[in-house]
Amino acid sequence: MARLEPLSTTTPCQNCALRALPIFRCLSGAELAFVEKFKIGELEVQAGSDILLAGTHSAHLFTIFGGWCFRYDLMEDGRRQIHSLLLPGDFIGLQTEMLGTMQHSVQSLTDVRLCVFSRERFWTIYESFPELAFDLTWAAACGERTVEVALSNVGQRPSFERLAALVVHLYRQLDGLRLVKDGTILWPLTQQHVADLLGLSTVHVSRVLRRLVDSGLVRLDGRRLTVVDLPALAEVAAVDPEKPLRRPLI
Amino acid sequence: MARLEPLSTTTPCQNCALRALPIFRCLSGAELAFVEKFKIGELEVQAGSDILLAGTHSAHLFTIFGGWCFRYDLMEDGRRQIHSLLLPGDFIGLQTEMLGTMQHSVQSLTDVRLCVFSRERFWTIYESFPELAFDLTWAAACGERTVEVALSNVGQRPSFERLAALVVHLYRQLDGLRLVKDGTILWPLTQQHVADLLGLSTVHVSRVLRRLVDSGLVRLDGRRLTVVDLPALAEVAAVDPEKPLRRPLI
DNA sequence: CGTTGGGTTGACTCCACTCAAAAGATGTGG
DNA sequence: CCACATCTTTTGAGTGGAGTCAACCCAACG
Repeated sequence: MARLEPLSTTTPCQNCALRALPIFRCLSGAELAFVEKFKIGELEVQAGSDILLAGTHSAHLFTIFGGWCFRYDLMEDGRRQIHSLLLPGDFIGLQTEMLGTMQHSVQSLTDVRLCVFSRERFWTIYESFPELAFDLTWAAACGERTVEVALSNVGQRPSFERLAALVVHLYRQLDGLRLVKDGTILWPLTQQHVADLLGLSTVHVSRVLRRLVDSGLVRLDGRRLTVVDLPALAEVAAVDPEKPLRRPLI
Repeated sequence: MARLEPLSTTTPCQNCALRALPIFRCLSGAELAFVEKFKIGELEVQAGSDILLAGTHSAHLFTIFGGWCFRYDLMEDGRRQIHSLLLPGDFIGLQTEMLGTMQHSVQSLTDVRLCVFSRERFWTIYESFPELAFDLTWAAACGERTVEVALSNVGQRPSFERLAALVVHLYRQLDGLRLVKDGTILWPLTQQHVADLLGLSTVHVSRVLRRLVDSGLVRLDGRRLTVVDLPALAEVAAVDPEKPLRRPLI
């Protein structure tokens, strides 16, 4: 399932294309230099690989450089809840450091390229780089907020709104990452993924997704989704404007 | 609504009754001394007070010393999702520091006593007390996990299981805080609160709660709830053992 | 007392689930 | 390149869980 292939060709953090995006906070020269040393290398994983497993203690920490992942819980009887999608710039594995073992699992949704960080040097962040330590707390707070939004979505909205809200949320995130081209985003999610994200059955997702497409608000061909009318979509989703937050990138 | 009354009588952190509990990590002498200085005073708030409001920037940070609170989101049309209950030892207001403003609100469920901390000195934690900074990230990670569990609960379980899981989770938390007496815990939640926690209607909560009591697994008189058979309740709730995590107390 | 907020109960509706079958897709190996 | 298996999506029919609406009870409280 998991195929982790270390790469020889790595990008220096200074030239990181992600870092240039305005949604990310700038790091000082010293911080950048440290991150550079903190980084072990890069990793390429295939779609559908388990990157971290609940109950285990990961040997590494990661930042997504490219591709999509998702965090999820699995219950004994097989029910799965996806907590959130993880996109480029998202940090993976904090729980390992804090809580001893991962409580949830992380899986890749597309082929993914990860930056890999050393766990041994993790503590030195707190000793020597308070700004970076602050950023780690920041990242955790962002992650928490993401799950809160998902909870409100699943708990309060009917299925049509719920799906619309997912699309709007995703679209906005990808827009900040400059991954929207002409209103079109990548849509690597199977209906099973959507069902487990939203707490619906796959059959119902199929119907609601069709209804959404038939409404003309979005178009869907294969693995690409086009948002035809974002304001209208946000309207039916009943989501607030939600100003994009500048966040740290480690 | 909110009545914040500063108190003259404050307990020194060394003698804090909470700190003696085994679920909390021990602080070093130096750390304790700093927390003591970091602390401004104590605050008593009545049940039903808004402690923090979404969209605002709080002047203070808090730790719950006694009583219950809850975090929640409010949608424009009035729908409310409660993300989690906050119990003694829980930290309130991290989001203010990280994300600029609170994204969710916090309200007291019972009369509550809070330890109040200075926001100005917040940054010195990261500069001077890496262990405490680490603990803040830890607290954020714990908070995230709590919401994840709630999301899995709401997204995957039918109402009866969902309610049972809430009771089990709460019981275990309170047990760690030594707030269980003969299998009995405080139950300050109205059915409206439970509905907004679980994503159900109040009418349905009434019915499911009755079904739970009729099943003999729990008893409920007034504002007290007794768990008659915890293993059986955990069984119907389909929750995993979930070993209690030792966590920091600030 | 009357008022108010919380809880209960019944009747009815409907959203979303289950079960089932079949039609595309996608991929694999012979 | 075809045959076959597997995964994904679609569609229909029937069911049931949870919502809505409404009336009513009860306790707390001014």
